[in-house]
Amino acid sequence: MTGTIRLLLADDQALVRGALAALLSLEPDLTVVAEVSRGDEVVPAALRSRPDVALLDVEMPGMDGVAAAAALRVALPDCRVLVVTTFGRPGYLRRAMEAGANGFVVKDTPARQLADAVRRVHAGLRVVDPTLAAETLATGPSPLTERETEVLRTARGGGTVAELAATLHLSEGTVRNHLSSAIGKTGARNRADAVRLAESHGWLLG
Amino acid sequence: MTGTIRLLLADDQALVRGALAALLSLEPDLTVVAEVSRGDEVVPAALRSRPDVALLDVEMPGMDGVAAAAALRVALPDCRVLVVTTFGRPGYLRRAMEAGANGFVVKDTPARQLADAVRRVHAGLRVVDPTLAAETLATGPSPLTERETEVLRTARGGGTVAELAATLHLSEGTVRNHLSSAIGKTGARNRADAVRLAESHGWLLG
DNA sequence: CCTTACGCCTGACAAATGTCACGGGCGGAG
DNA sequence: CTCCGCCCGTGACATTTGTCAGGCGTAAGG
Repeated sequence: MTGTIRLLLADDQALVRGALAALLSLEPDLTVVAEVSRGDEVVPAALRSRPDVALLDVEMPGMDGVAAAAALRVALPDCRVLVVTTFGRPGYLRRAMEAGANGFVVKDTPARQLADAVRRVHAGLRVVDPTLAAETLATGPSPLTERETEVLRTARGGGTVAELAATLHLSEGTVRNHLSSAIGKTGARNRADAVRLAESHGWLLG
Repeated sequence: MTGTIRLLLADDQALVRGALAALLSLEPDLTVVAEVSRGDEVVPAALRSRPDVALLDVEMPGMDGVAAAAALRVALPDCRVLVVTTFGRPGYLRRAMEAGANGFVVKDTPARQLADAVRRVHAGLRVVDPTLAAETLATGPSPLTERETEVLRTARGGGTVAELAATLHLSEGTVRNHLSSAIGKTGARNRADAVRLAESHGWLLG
């Protein structure tokens, strides 16, 4: 007899977190042993509560779910990780898998399937939305340079080139070159468009 | 004896919807009688299932939750409406109340309070996050003209002025004037910044 | 070793953007 | 009726943005 599967839930929205706890607690073989609202609380809570599976949201304050997954693999190698996210962005899936996640589920999936996904992950299987997997393969990895990504990430705030240059400690010309390159690589028409596209692909994590 | 409170759930994320159903079904006096994933399915489903309270998300395909709330007030005047949303945007709260919603809850609130919010709304009370209410009063209504709002909304896509003018059937100069005016009113530095700010205030609904 | 890619910078150019002043038409409030 | 605000448009202007061609240094791989 294997006993119950112990779960850790990480999601910044308390209502969703609580609701997921209620949903999963309906299953006799699942027990929620910890809930956290921030990415940087995942590892400490896990060390305390020793979960078998951690369900991590990607968008969280403190530390994103992908980074938390990586940290968790180091701190508790036996703990499986199932990433549960709002946005089915190819880059998220790729990064999550590279970080050692065992499964990736978007919040669009029917509620009934979540418990099964947890069990599969606990059993050592990988769980991935096939549609999203295909899209990820098709999209390929981010074509953006680290610097380009950083510039684009900073440009999300909506500042001028001068401001970007100031916060990044770069020349204005350099910023514009990185932006131009990013615009070209993403196929965007604008800086704003490039930000939009890169974000929708999940290339702006970090 | 009043019997159980019949609920309709509307949220585009199936997992969240199902989880909320599980959470609320734990309460003996609450019953989920309908679930929909689109705004334009709210009224038809409500006509079929006759709920006492409808929990509506704001961001939904087909029709946003605020519009659905307004439609619901016409179709089923006795049905109470509790808006449950991810984003605590002042404009959302304002618009929801104007549309006749009886309560407004953000998904940050603790899960335990949701059932109580439902009961309060069902009892005829208004439920509003006090912090968000204060912020809404402080922010005031949208200073943007209908046209300015529309231009800004179209500008979210990240197109050029020529494209905006084409889709809006306006002169390029007019588009730029509206944008300039919107930038001034929002205190933004950019068109992109104006879009960001207006959206964060909840001024771009529709 | 040589090539390649990246980061950083310069300078210059065309295009897009943001601002301003102005005018006409329309509808509502005083 | 007259004012006012909004909508639509024009034209002109300064600024910002996007693009291109180059140059220099460094690190990684053939």
